[in-house]
Amino acid sequence: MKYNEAKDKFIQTWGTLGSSWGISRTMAQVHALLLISPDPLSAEEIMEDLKISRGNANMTIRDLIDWGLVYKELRAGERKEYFKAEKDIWKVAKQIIKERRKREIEPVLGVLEELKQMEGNKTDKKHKALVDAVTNIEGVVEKADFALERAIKLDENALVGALFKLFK
Amino acid sequence: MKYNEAKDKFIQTWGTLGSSWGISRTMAQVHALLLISPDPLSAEEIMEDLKISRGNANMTIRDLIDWGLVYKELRAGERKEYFKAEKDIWKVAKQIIKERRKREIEPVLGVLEELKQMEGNKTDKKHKALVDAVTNIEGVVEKADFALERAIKLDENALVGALFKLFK
DNA sequence: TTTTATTTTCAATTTATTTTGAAAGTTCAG
DNA sequence: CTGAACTTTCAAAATAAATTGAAAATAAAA
Repeated sequence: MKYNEAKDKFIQTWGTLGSSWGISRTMAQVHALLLISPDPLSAEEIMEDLKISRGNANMTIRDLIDWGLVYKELRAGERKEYFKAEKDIWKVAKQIIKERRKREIEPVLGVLEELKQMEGNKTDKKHKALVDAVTNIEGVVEKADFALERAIKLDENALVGALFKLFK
Repeated sequence: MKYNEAKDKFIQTWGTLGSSWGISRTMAQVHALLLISPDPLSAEEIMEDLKISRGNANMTIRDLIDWGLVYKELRAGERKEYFKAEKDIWKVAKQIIKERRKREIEPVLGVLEELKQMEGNKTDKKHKALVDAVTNIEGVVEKADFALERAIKLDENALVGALFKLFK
């Protein structure tokens, strides 16, 4: 496989993965393109490379910036804007999880809290089943939060360990 | 809030969450309905409750069964099939992760392996950036796998601990 | 075997999402 | 100011995804 085929395959694979996880295919593709670009790209270059319209490129880049995955870079004496992606995939993963939690999970947790306050006979089978499901879901969110924290700590410790080895 | 409002809100909230994670809104709603049903439901009941067609109900239920989230129940002397959901949300979460890994992540890992074999000058900036991104992604998948394993073990240990306390 | 209850399939339709592109907006140099 | 270089917006169009419903298939009962 030549570089260009590999590049296209990477972009298309990332796009498919994104779209199966509820991220627009184009957004994932722009992200993929920036991930493998050694240098920042302009909107023009992104449009041309992925064959998308200016409007689409603009909106997609804005979304990626809002998600904290892409940075804008201005060059002295140039009006055009350039964009580069965060290349550390572990940081990217943490950032995506953080954003998805905030945007998609937290509003649900709010609703679940309300639901638990529902009036009515707490010993009714249906009433109880709903409260049980809600409580159970909240518990799993806690477990997931804890697992993430542990994974982050483990990574930080590994980093400290590696640095320590270097300087010992 | 009355039970029926709470029920509807739960179903609609779960549907919205599912659809933002790339699961069809209806599939998530059927799942939600079964999660809070104390007793198994027939296709008829699901259709009526969620106001969906027979075809849609049938396909959605089949998908949920394929995902390992819903079980079919046959009753002696009755032709109709009934469906019930796995109620333990931690099991549900593990099952969803397992399925998504198999269906969506593993094929990507296969492609990434191929991409690393790409021919060409390994010192070329663009070539190197692609290989770096791929390697980096593979590393994060490993971290995620490990974090999940640790979370599962932690949960199992907590269970053993609780049982031990009971019988000590 | 025939009838009846039930499930499954899938082409056609509907609905939701994404994309385009041209006009409006912005910003800065001259 | 004015115009050139660029970015942003958003209604309309295109595309993709979900849904329907009726016909076909299946399977138990008569």
